[in-house]
Amino acid sequence: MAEQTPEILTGILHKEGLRYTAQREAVWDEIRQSQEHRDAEDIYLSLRTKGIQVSRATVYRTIDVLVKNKLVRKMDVGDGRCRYEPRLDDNHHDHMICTETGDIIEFFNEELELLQEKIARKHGYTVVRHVHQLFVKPIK
Amino acid sequence: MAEQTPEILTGILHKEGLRYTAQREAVWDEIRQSQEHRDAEDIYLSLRTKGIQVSRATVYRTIDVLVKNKLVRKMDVGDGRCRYEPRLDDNHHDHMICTETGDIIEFFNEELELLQEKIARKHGYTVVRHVHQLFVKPIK
DNA sequence: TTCCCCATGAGACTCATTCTCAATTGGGAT
DNA sequence: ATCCCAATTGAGAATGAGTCTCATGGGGAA
Repeated sequence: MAEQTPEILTGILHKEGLRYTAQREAVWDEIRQSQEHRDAEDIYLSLRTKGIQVSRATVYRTIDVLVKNKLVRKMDVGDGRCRYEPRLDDNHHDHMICTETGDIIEFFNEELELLQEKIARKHGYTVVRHVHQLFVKPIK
Repeated sequence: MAEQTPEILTGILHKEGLRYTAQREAVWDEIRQSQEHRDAEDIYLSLRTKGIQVSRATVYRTIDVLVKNKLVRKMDVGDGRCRYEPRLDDNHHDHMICTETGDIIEFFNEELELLQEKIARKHGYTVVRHVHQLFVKPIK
């Protein structure tokens, strides 16, 4: 329960020329305080359950701002709903999804990152971003 | 224009206990004869333009069968429409998507494949399948 | 405080994909 | 070759995540 990121949101909203509102704060708090990979509806319902007045539209709009400013990471698992996770310390990683339990495991491998760039360069490109998901199952 | 895969579809339909129909043949032919990465609507419209009677529902249903039997590869680029490509010679590869032109370049790297498996094993898993897309831009 | 906009919410809308169900058809049995 | 019936099809309705609209509400600069 690290109590960091005091005015991170305020700073970003200011930089973007956006206003600070209770809804934006609530959405960011909701995503920030859970380390899970949650979808928008999940976040919306959780806020409503807590009695916080916010609309689906605002949840989506706020998430866009947070993703754009790298406070939140968006991931498309391919099942029709995008998941979001906080990026407090901005530690890049990819995901491994267990096909049996649905568990999502994060991983990072420097060699992999370098290899991707090497491959892109071989074709005359440089990597802007990447999507890398391993659908796995437990050994044995 | 290799004229291979004569009765591939027939065999698969038989194995799956499904009937051979003109629509299923037409959908497979349409995907097979184009090496592009096309979406379902594209395939549907192309068939209709050629005067072939088929419905969207059948296109989607047939694609499911083809994907399940590895005659077709499904890829979700994250823009809301899935793309499909034939897998005639089953040469596995991943994709590089140019963020400026939308071009899709295929690539394969043995080292990368091995590295993924190595990473999964480190966590007690084995890779079932993976999604790997590099969003790139031209150098210079 | 006032005032000007930006932000919000409710619900309509979009759009790919799936579902429904009546009509059609493949293909094994006869 | 014909029958027969479950599988298949098509048209359009339904779904569902995400976006848009626009009237109302509320930051925050002066």
